[in-house]
This record gives sequence, structure tokens and C-alpha cells, in this order.
Amino acid sequence: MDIVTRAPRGTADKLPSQINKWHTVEKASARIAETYGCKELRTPTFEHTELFQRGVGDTTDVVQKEMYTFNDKKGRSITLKPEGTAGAVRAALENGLLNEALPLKLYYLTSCFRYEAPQSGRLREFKQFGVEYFGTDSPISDAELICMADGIFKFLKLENVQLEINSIGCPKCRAEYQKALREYYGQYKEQLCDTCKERLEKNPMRLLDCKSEICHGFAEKAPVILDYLCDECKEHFDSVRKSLDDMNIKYVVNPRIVRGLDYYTNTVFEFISDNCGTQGTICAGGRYNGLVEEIGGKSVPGLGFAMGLERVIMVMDAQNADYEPAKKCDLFIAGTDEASSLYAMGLVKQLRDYGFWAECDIVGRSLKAQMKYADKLGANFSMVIGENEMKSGKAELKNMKSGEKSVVNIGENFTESINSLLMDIDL
RNA sequence: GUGGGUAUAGCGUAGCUGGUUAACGCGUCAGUUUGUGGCACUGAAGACCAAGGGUUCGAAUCCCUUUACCCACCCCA
Repeated sequence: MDIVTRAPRGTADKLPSQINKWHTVEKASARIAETYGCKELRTPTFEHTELFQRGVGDTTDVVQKEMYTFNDKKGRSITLKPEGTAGAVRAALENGLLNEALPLKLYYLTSCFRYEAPQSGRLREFKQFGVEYFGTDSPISDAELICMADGIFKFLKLENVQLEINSIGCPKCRAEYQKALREYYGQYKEQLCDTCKERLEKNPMRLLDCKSEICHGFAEKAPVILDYLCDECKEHFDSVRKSLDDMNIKYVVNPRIVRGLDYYTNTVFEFISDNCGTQGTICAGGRYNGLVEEIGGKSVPGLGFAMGLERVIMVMDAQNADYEPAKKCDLFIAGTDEASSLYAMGLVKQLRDYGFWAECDIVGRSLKAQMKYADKLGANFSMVIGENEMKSGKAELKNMKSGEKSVVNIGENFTESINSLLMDIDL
């Protein structure tokens, strides 16, 4: 196949027959976020590259290897957003949103772009639903945020989704912990895999989720971050846990969760399912108290999460979840000749003005073919207009499922005559 | 970047110990007597069998190369 007839690697068309799945998850997540007081924010698809270098972190894989970066015609370095948080923070700062009553609660639905090797549950363009809270440091807000994500999955009836939480502390206690990690892994340095040898200096926490057999083995006995939290961070984490318990939200503490984005502090969490290939994480997030300042604002605490919508849909597909049904045509009006087809078009227009999905023949089919087509559209009702009907001003409205017919006026008060009949249907 | 797999009509597949017009299901279109769909039946359109090269009298079928896609590692939502 020619390159122009093929979508770029790692992208996927969302076809009409599948679009109800997207509507289902997008509407559910947006509506639930709104019940938590979140307002929708839409930020540009691309930003200055520096924003992500600063926000996401210069040393992360996402920034180092996976960004779609290019120079625009004036030589500015531009990057397609690889995640949603940095742009949200930038927009909040730029537009003074943090100067109003806090907390500021935002949500967004957006495509993200990462240049990765595509596989199951991993695309180069993928869609995220995300939520960001700004201006609250209270552990209750961590719990509320997690509760929201949990609520979305419950609303969508996802099964076997496990919530894992951890705290990676503040910069102070993390430094202590990293020192301990370096000491621990230092004694096995020669045996570590090559990447881990490098990570040991730069970001020892990443050694914990290394999947090479040897490193993985060492991780089991490695020091645990939770033992190194300072009093404040420990108290925060305990409070978050208590709030979750109070809200009856089940979770497991997984001290090995290390997020790949630099901005996280304190609480981090993941919602995991084994129904989306080997990519278990369908939603992840946490607190990022240093990010706003890092990007150039005052010190304002923040926290948020992002859901990978393709993955959520994969899980729902695997679990045969219910999506909102595809819309069906309300009424098909068939014509028997040129004059009646034209008249049918006029009636259809009137119904459309009322908000109904009405159809008539626009390809010149025979009456029989029109009826077949009406059936394919899943039309709830059909009606045939011919010479007789035009003369008498009356036509038969046929319920396609039951076969019942009722007579309606097709003259002056057509819509009044038919309105209630169309509305009444509940097939 | 490293492995493994796949590539045949719009979609899903069969054919792959080489042999005349590449098959089937779904879908599309038309018809089964003229103004009524669903079911059934009949028929039609639609594929240079991913591309290029090689072996052979002859290749979708065997060999090589390339490309694309899928899956896994890595990393992440």
C-alpha cells in the first residue's frame, strides 16, 4: 500500500463504528470530573520544547528519547505534547488562574505524542483524560483525586482494576533514600545491568523497577522508601491512606512504584489492569509540589492524574463492557417517483429542524432498495410517499420493529401529527 | 535499538508437499413480476495473492532481499 493511503506508524483511526466507545469514556470521565468541580482546560497541541524539558524533566526517557520535536520556520524548537500536566501548569500560570480562589481544579481530554515503538496498548498518538488540582497540600485532596479516578472506573464498570499507591517523599527525604539506595546497590555494582550502572548515579530509584533478572533480584531486598520518609511526609502518606480507608477505596501499598516523570513528590499511584496487553497501567498520577515553581510560578502545590483512554477501552472491550449504543435513524421517508421523493425531502427537512434523524433517498434507489436501506440504518420508522399520499395528505407511518402502522398527516401540520409518535418509541 | 510473528478482494479467512479462469463467509449492488425492509434463494461487481529479485516448462505456494504491520523487551498512560 502506498504511503499516502496509510496512517503513520503508531496512529490509529477512530472509526464511526467504534466512536460510541470514545463517547462513552470521554463523557463519563468529563461529567464525573465536573461533579468534583473541575473545569475543562484546553491547551495547545504543541508547546515550546523547554517547557517539557523543565516540567517533565531533562533526564527522563520521555524527554530524552520520545518527544516529537521540530524547529518551526523561525527556528523555535517546538514539541508535540507528550503529556498534559506541563501545558496545564503553563496555562494556569500564564493566565493567572492561580491568583483566584484555590484550589484550582482542571480536567482535559487531549492527544499526547510520544515517539516509541508501538505495541499493544501503546501508540505514538494516544488520548489522555487528565485532572490537575492546584493550591492544596492537604492529604484529603490526594484522597479526593484518587477517589475521582476510582469513581470513573466504577462508573464504567471496569473490573479487576487494582489501585497501588506509594509515597516517594519530598526532595529532603528522597535524598536520604537515594543515598541509602546507592550504598545498597553499590555493593553489587559489578553485577548490575549496564543501564542500571548508569542510573545508579543519576536516579537510583529507577533501579527498583528494572526488569533484568539480576537487578530485579536485588530490588527485593533493597531499602524501601517508606522507611526513609521524613516525619512530615510520613504523616501525609498515613493521612492519605486513612482517608482512602474511610472512603472504602481498596488499594495496596507498593513501595516500588517509581514514576518516570521527574515532577512527582509524595503520593504516587497507579491503577492497574491485566486486560490491556502487557501495559498494565491505565491511569497514573500523584502529587507534584515543586512543579509550579519549577516552571516559573510561586510555590504552589499540585497533584493530578492521567488516564490512557485507549487502554481503558481495551480493558472494557476485554470485559465486554456496555458502551452507549450507536444512534439509530428515527424515520426514513421513501418516495415512489421524482415528485414524491422531492416531497419526502421537504418532510425530512422539517423533522431535522425538530432535531430528529430523518432520511430520504438521495441516490435514486427503487422503493424496495430504499426500504432495505432504511432497515440497514436501523430506522425506527419508515413511511412511503407516493401519488396517493400526496393527493390525500395522509401517509402510513410504519414501526419497523413491530410492523404496526398509523396514519399521519403529511400536509400542513405534519410535524405536530408525527412528533409524539416518533418520540414515543422505546424499542 | 534487540528479538519473535504476520502480509491473499472493503473486512475476516482458506489455499502454501508448486500445475489450467485463486475459494469461502461477512459486507456492497441487483433480482426473486410490477407501491414497502428484516429471512431465504439467485446473480453481479471486487484481488496484478505486500514489493522486488531468483529457482522452474510452470509459483499465492520454494529461496533471497526489502517494506509495512503486529507482538515482546525498554519505557510509559
